[in-house]
Amino acid sequence: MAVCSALQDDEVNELERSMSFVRLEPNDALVEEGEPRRRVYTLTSGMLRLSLALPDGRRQITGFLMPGDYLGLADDETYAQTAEAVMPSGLCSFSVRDMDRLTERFPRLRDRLHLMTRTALRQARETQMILGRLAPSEKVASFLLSLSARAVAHSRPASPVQLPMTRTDIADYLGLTIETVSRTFTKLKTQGLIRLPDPHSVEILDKERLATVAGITIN
Amino acid sequence: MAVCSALQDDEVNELERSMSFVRLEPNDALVEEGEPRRRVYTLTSGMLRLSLALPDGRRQITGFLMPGDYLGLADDETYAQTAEAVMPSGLCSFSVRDMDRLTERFPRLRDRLHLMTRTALRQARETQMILGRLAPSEKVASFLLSLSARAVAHSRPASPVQLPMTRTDIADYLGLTIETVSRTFTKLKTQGLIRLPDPHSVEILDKERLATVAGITIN
DNA sequence: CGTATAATTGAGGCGAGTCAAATGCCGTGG
DNA sequence: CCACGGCATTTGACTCGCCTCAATTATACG
Repeated sequence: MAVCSALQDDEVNELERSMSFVRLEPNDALVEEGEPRRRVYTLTSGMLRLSLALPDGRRQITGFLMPGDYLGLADDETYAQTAEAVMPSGLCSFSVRDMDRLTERFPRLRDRLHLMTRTALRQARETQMILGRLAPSEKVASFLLSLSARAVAHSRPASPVQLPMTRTDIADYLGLTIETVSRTFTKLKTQGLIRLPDPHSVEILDKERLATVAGITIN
Repeated sequence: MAVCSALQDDEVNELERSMSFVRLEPNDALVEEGEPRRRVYTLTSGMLRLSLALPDGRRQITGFLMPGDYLGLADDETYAQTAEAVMPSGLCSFSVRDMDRLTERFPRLRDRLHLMTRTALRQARETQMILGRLAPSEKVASFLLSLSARAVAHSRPASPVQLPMTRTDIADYLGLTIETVSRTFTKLKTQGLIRLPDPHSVEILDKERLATVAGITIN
């Protein structure tokens, strides 16, 4: 578990004593925006989506959590966003009180969480660029490359990329409609940059050109 | 200075000893994206814009800093974004080394910085919603209300709101073009929601309806 | 195998972007 | 003080691409 990588063995043992497990089925909500924050979590398997909602139902997905990611970095008294399972997922959970006590006793754990928060902030700002300034093809291309890179970080193949989330999720993440997402996939396929064996797998055929489309000049 | 509000008087004295001052004229760059991060800053007067740039020149402004805001929350080895002055500005500056030493000695300072980072992360995610899911009028309306609220937090009037940044800055912050920003101001003026005594002042005539346009049902 | 849901594809409209021109503002220098 | 020039802002005309609405096809699940 990633938060533990900053700890020594005996410290990990201590941490594990106040820990409990959660399993989620697809679309199960773990926490809801506005709810009092009583527990924090680390994802051990599966995938979660984090989202904000407007009164009229519009939704923005702010990110997808993958194993090792921590839930609750940004939150204070209440959860700032909703977290739901994209696929069957497992999590470790701690009470906020226990976690506060642990971070106080283990500075390395506290530093690790601060580091993760800063990384999340940089990612959020990269996402602002994607949402505000990239064209649909660029958005989708950079999304695929980002998922591929994260898969590699989890010792999974860079291609084919698994897309456990729906087109609606992708659209709500990239600020597009599902139709535009779908058409963009088709376009990338037609251009020979990707293959779509099925709607939840994307094989990257030409990473270089895909990176060019993403607006990120690689190498 | 806001980072100091967590400290006692003798601690503030200590902090002040390793401090230096910077003055910036409009459009002066303080730090550039990618540059090694040697110093951190707190803004004491004026306004800064934080931005990311693409190779082709497109730009996304990720936020505007106002007095009391800290520069360097998200950054690690290098600055993750460019910071430039929007108007004449003054800053206090510390070497990263000094600051690290100080946060180690004064836990309240470290906690305060962590808290500010988490707040910035929540704001960045709110901004993702604005960029991805709001219509132009909603973007501009929420931008005006946000500036107004921040002005109040600095003991300045809620209206008229001062807009020291250019239309280009606003467009690059909201993911629009300058023409659309300008037309949206004109539309809000025509609807009687705001007045534009000059391009850098906005008088809010009907906060309620402006909030409705922003998609945020207030009260 | 049948049904519900998700994804794709198609047709058409509208609104934000693009290109271009006019106006307004401000600092500079005559 | 006024004239000029550069820049920011506003406004106009038009295009194009994304969204909307609708229908079809594919997929997943019981």
